Amino acid sequence: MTAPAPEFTPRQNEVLASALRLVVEGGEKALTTAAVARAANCSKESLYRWFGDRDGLLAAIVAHQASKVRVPHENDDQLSASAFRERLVTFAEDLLTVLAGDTSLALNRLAIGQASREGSPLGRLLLERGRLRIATRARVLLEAGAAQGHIAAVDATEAYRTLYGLIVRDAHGRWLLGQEPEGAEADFAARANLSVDQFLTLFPPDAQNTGRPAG
Amino acid sequence: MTAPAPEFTPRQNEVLASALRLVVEGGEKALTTAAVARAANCSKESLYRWFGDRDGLLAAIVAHQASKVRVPHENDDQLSASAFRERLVTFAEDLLTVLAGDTSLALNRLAIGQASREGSPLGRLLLERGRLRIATRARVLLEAGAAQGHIAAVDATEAYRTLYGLIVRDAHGRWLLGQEPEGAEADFAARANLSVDQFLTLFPPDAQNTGRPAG
DNA sequence: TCGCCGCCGAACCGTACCGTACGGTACCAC
DNA sequence: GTGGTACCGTACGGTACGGTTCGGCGGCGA
Repeated sequence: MTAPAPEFTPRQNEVLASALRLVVEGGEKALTTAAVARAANCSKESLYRWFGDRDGLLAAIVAHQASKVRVPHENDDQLSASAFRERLVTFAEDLLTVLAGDTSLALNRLAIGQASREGSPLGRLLLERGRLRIATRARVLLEAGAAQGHIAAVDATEAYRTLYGLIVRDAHGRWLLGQEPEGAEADFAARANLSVDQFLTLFPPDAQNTGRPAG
Repeated sequence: MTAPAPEFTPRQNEVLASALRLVVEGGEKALTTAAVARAANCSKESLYRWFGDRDGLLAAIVAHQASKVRVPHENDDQLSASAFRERLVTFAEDLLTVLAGDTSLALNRLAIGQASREGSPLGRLLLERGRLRIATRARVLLEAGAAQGHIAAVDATEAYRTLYGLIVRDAHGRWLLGQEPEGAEADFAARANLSVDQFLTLFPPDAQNTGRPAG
């Protein structure tokens, strides 16, 4: 692999952080080049020299935030069944916390709002640098669990998507539309526990199938 | 209830259909008042007289489309287990078909892109007139199934959300970001069958719990 | 000390779009 | 015929924003 990817200078990262704050607070409409320059105490000239374009600035914001996504590169071998389950619960809770966060919601709204354009580079960026990383983290965990006989996952991707559905359900969609997490839905720990229980019910260690009852 | 809700005159519905086509094809950016007037062969003056405002036009588009959502008001009593299961599969396939459709994606993108504003009236509109209706349709079905002992659903809303998660998983989010359904994911019938199987596994008729294994 | 470079702040330009105003037309009531 | 209403098409004002240009300033090497 290459060096730890400077990608942007410290000053540029500073500007991108300011821009991110703007878009988190006011949505895309608030992200004018003049506003970014004012908030970051820099000139529009520098913005255009560094990022080339408004779209380039948007892409840089997404890339900047994605670069902060760190996968806890932990050792998944030699896990007991209970430790494996605990890892799944932690993943579930982390996932809900991230998806409900202001930053994630703002960037997803930004990319989705622009996804009508052909190509939709922002959406692709978010998929590849955000969701894909999270999915990969979960998949290696699931594959390790399957290798050690804790679950019967024939296809890690399929299993991951089921896990995701049980954890998130329709909550992300509602949050994206402006609904706030309320009541029991805000208890991410409880939700994480329940969804992992359901997942382990669907993929029991001894079964050969993928949750489909025999018959 | 009131009369079948004229809500808009035929001419206005015609204009709204044109506007909907515009937003489906080109996203929100393509939906300028001038473009709507040109596409619908009407004057901007009429647009503003009828809908008051550009935001009013957006809301009218959503309301117009939502009014076309028809819940098949069918009789859910006296269903055999297999007929109940068939109803669930039909619901699942309908849900996937709707969510993957151009119109649904365009309107969801529109509302999500505007959801940063406080209040987010479009998001609320979509939640109340779109998702809530679909959820209600599923809930009455699930309650009927529970009453007849086909599933063990203590809370219809909880059960519905689990069903939704098993059906949709992370597909809707990926579609919203511009990814196309491809491969096995495009086979909605197969997906519907699998997810209903999983749902029935989690909510078996004889069990008393909500999918959590005893212990 | 001098010139070069990167950057800031501000002014500027062209354009796109919202909202309104106005002239012209078809239709209806009387 | 006459007035009224609803509508179309277009032109216009005002504004906001993306992108460019310019003057000035501090730092830095020679």
